[in-house]
Amino acid sequence: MSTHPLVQKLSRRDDLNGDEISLLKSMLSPPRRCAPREEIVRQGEAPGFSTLLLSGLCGRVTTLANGGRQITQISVAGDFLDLHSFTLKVMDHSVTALCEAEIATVRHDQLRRLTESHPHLARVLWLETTIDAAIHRQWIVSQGRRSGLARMAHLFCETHQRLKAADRVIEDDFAFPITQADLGDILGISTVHANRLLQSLRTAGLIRWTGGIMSILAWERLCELAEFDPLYLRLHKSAV
Amino acid sequence: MSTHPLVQKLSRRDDLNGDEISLLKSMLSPPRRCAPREEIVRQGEAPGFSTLLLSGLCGRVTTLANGGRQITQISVAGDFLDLHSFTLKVMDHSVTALCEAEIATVRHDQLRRLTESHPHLARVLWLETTIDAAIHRQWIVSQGRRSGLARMAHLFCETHQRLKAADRVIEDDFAFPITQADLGDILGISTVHANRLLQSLRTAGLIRWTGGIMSILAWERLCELAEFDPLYLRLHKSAV
DNA sequence: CGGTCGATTGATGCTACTCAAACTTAGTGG
DNA sequence: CCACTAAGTTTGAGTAGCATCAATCGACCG
Repeated sequence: MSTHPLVQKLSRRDDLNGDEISLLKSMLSPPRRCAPREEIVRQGEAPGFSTLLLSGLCGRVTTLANGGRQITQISVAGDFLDLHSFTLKVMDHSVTALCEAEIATVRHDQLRRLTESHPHLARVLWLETTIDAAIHRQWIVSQGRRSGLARMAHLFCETHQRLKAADRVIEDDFAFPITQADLGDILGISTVHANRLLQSLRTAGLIRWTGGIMSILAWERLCELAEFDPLYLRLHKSAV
Repeated sequence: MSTHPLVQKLSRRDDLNGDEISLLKSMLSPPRRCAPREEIVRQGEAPGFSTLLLSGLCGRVTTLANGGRQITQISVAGDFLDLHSFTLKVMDHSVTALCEAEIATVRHDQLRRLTESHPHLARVLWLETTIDAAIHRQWIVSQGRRSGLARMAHLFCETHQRLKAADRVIEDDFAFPITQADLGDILGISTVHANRLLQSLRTAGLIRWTGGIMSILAWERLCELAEFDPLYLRLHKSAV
């Protein structure tokens, strides 16, 4: 099996044949490194290509007039950062590297030809965007009806599972090198409050998080606290 | 131009030819009425068909163990309630009629054949699901970083624009026959607080809402309060 | 006319925000 | 090797927003 992040990711959910795999790979530009905080796609632009994340973490960022900042999605290795711009064209938010990251791009005209010649691949890519939407809905549930603590726990459960699907988790440890300020902007809380919730999770013995490495110490209890059900991530394989 | 809600909706964003329109229409089951609060799709099911809303309002509903209830999306006439189940299969939430509604269904095997024979229609439907995701992201921004009042105002702005695209707005008035409890579950606040925020908007002269009819009295000021930018709804036409 | 549903109002307390300061860590240049 | 700086984390104090509980009111309905 190929070790390319994109193929790795898509193959978790559906079988790709050799033709499809080589076609996907052939469309990708050479990889490029991004510095932390680099804006990879800017609000208001209509790029003409989509960007694939090869390693690191990126986030969709919306900034409000009063300075409020909300991260609406985290992308992990193998995720498209802005596949939706293929159909949506204009970006209504920007995409930023949350830590050092590596990306490659695919031109929209190539994607378009692919969707016309390979309907199965089109459905597989469509599936990726619907999973993004399912994750969005869980975040809405979290922000609307979960307690702060459960919300943070849910984020860690979700990130753990998504990184695991991307083969980036070793014994319940994974790289999570973001700031507490970013964490607050993900959860819709202040940095100070994020810090205090983190301390609760730590003293409860649920997680450890030092040097950018997150360790899940009590997976079962963390899931219970978060009311986490991985169904929405569709981690199992079934033909699309 | 056809007056079918689906065609009306899709044609706002891209041109459909006669062949595509009649194909879409031919796939739809006969319409069916739903009572308020009826569960149209249940959590955990894998329907084998998707449901189109012809009139009324429906919502995606997630219920938590502690009784907390969150509505993660509102659907209006012409929207698919669960198009994502075409690729996602299993429902991780239920879909409920928020008021009297009318629906029709499309079998997934028919959708699949359509996406293989008509790539343009596939992209148009894909676009619909990416717009859903864009709306989700705005809700995340609202719940995370907008004040309660701005959040409610933003919902009304968004709903106004979406219903307008579905030709359901007459002189800034539209049918919005939901309860304040549902409104609270949409915004992630208590019924009591929803009531109080409503009073603020009313006494500020921004809206009127009686007998299930919402009247936007000061569109400009409402948009300003909400920081509403309709870009994400992609209401303009551009080929996909 | 009682019953149910939804809207409204009041009182009380918790959650999380804001402001502000101290502290820790890593990186930089003398 | 040691200031010095900048970025990020941690702590404290006061406060605003919103939840919760509880009661009332109005409209509709059998």
